[in-house]
Amino acid sequence: MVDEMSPIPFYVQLADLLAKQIEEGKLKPRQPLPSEATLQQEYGVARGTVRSAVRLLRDRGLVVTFTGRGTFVAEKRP
Amino acid sequence: MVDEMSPIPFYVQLADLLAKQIEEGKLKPRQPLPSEATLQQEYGVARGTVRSAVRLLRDRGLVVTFTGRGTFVAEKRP
DNA sequence: GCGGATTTGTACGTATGTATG
DNA sequence: GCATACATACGTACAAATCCG
Repeated sequence: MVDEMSPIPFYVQLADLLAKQIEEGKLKPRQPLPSEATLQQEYGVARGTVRSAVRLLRDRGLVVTFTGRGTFVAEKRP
Repeated sequence: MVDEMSPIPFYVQLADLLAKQIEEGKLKPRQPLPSEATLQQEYGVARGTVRSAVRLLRDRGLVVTFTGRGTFVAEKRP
């Protein structure tokens, strides 16, 4: 769950949690992230918050998203 | 863009800009306005500012808004 | 090919918190 | 105190793309 008391926005906290899982290899390249609906339930936040978090990861190049398919861990860059 | 130096609030400036486009026929009856997100980017203001501007136009009867669909130029009144 | 389910995309409604003048 | 402006966060609704039986 995200920390209600932290001054850090939920969507930033969530992005950091997901980024950590990617960096630790718990989520591997080409592997799908949980769907927005799943993340929403798992972390107890609204869908918009999930989308903000994933947008951050996308901006950092950590994930790629396809409409109707999902969001996947990006390939490592050479 | 809105004028930073003007004493007129951003949202009033923006409402006037949009009203002018409607009156000049650049935006025609039943035609959708740009989304709040688009106006936000185009005019370099926050969403709340866009919403304040659109609320003014709605109060003047120039536009009608539908949740999840958008804001449209109102039909001419007989 | 079709219909339904899933997933992401877009759009608006509302509330709250912070900061500034 | 009040109005303006921005950011965050919740919700609803519907569209678009994809997947599967």
